[in-house]
Amino acid sequence: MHAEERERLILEAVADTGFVSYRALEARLDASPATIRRDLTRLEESGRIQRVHGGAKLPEDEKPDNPRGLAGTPFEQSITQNLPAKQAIGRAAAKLCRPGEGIMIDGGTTTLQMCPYLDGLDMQVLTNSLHIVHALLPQTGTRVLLPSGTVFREQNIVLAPAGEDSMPRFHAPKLFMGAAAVGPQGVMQQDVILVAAERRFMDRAEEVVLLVDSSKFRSSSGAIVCGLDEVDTIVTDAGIPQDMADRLRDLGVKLVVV
Amino acid sequence: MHAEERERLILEAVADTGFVSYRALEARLDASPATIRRDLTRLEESGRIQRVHGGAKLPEDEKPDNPRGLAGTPFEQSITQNLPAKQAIGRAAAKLCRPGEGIMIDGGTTTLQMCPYLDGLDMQVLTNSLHIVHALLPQTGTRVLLPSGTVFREQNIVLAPAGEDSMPRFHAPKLFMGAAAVGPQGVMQQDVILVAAERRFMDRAEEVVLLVDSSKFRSSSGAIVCGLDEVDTIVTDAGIPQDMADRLRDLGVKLVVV
DNA sequence: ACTTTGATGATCGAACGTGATCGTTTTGTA
DNA sequence: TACAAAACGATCACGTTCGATCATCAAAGT
Repeated sequence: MHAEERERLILEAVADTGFVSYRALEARLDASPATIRRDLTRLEESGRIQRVHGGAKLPEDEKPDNPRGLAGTPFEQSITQNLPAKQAIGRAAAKLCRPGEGIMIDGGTTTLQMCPYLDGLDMQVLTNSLHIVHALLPQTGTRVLLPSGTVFREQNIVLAPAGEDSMPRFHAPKLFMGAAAVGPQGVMQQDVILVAAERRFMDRAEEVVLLVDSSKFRSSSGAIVCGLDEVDTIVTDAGIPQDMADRLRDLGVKLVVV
Repeated sequence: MHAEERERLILEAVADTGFVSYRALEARLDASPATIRRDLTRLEESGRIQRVHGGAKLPEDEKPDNPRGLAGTPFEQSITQNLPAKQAIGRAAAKLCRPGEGIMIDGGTTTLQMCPYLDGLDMQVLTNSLHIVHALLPQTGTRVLLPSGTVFREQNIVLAPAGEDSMPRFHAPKLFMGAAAVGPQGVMQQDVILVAAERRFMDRAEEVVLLVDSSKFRSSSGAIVCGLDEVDTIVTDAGIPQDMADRLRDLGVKLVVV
C-alpha cells in the first residue's frame, strides 16, 4: 500500500464520521504505527486534518482571532502566506532549542510560528518584535526579554540608535532569524531598519539559524543582511531548489528540511 | 468513547434542559467518575458550562461586550472602573504636555486613558507598559520608546534588573504616573515590581505628575513608592477628600481637579 | 555493480489520558 | 444539631499514545 492510498483512506475515514481513532487506522491500513503517525503528521501540516490524542479529526475552522475579518496590515496579510509550511518550519526550529536555554528571535512571520512550540520549554527569549512578545505572553514558563529602543511601526520592532547598548549583558547560543529572500548574494531583508536590527542580534549569537519557507529562495529583496557563510543552519521546506541546497551544503551550512 | 464525543454528549445534555445531573452523565457516558469530572472541569474552564454541586448547568450570561470569556485579567477588569473619571483625568494630563516634548508614562489603567489625547502632539513617549505601547501604536506622529528588560506578565510591564541602565541617555521633563492608592504615608502600588519600575522613572524625570481617580485616596495598598513631597502635580477628580487636598497644598503639590 | 536518497519498520523513553482510591466537603434528612 | 450519603478534589498506578532515533529496504542515479 502506497502513501497516496493511505492518505486517501485516512481522509475518507475522517470525513465520514468526523473522527478516526488511531486503533481503527492501524486495523484498516496495513502499515506500521510509525508510518501511520507520519501520515497523520503530514496531513495535519497541510491542514487537511487535525490530530488529537488517540486519532485525528476534521480541522476546526480557523480561529476567530481576527474579529475584523480582513487582515489589514501587510504583516497580517503575510502571516497567512505559506502558513502550513511556516508552521512546520517553526516546529522544527523549536526542536533545536534545549529547555531552559536563552535564545534570540528576530521579528518575522516565519519566526512567529515557532512561538507556540516553545510552550513548556521554559525558555528565555530575547526578541525585538512586539508580535512575538504578544505570542509568548500567555506562556507562563517562558521569560521574555526586550531590548531598549524606539518602536518602528511598520516593522513592529524595537530598535535602538546605532552604537547604543540596547540589550545589556545578553548573549545567547542561538539566534532564530527570518528573511525576505535568500540568494547567492546572501540573506536579504525589505529595508535597512530590519538589517540593522538583525546585525545587532548576530553580534551576540553563537549560532545563526535562518527560518525561511522555500519561496524565499526564488525571490529577491532590497537590503543585504549577511553572506550565506555567516549562517550556521537553515530550516526550510522541501521546495528548496536543488542548486541552492547544494551550494549551501558546500558552504557548510546545516540544512533542516521539513 | 473518546474525549471529544463525551464533550459533545455533555454539551448536548446541558443545552437540552439547562442542567444535567452527575448521575445522569454517569449513566449515559461509559466512563469512570473521575473522567467525567475531568471533562466537566475542562468544559467549565473553557466557559462552556458551569459546574454546580451534583452536575452542570448552562453558564450565566457573560458581559455583553465580551462574548467569549476573556475578560479575565485583573487589568482588563480594572480598566472599566471609574472609566469616565479616568478619561477626564487623562485628558487633563495630556493638556500638561507641550507638543514635541519627551515624556515618560508609567503603566496603569489611568495613565492609559491619556494616550488617546496625545494624538497629534508629536510626542516622544518612553513607557514600560506594553498596554501603552499598544495604545500609542496607531498614532503615527508619536514616537514610542521602550526600556530594555524582562516582561512581567502580571503587571504587563518591562523591567530590567536592579542597577542596569535600561534606558540609555533618556531624560524627560515630565513623568506621568499612576498609583494603587494615595495616603498620608505617600504613593502606594500593589507590589514591589511596580515600585521598582516607577522609582526607575522618577530618577530621570524633572517633574512627577500623578494621575489618580479620587477613589484611590480612600484605599490603601502594599508597597510605598515615594512620599507625597516627591510628587509635583496630582491630577484627580472632584471626589478628593478635603483634608487630603489641604495637606497636599500645604506640601506644595500642585492640584489639578477635573 | 555501487552509492545515494527516500520511505518504511522497530524500539525506546516520555507524556498523556484513564481509572481507582483516599480523605474532605457539601447536601439532605432525622 | 447530628448524622449519613453523596459529591468533590487530590493523588497514585496503569496502559496507551506519542515523538525521536536508529536500522532496514527499495528505487533512482552514477
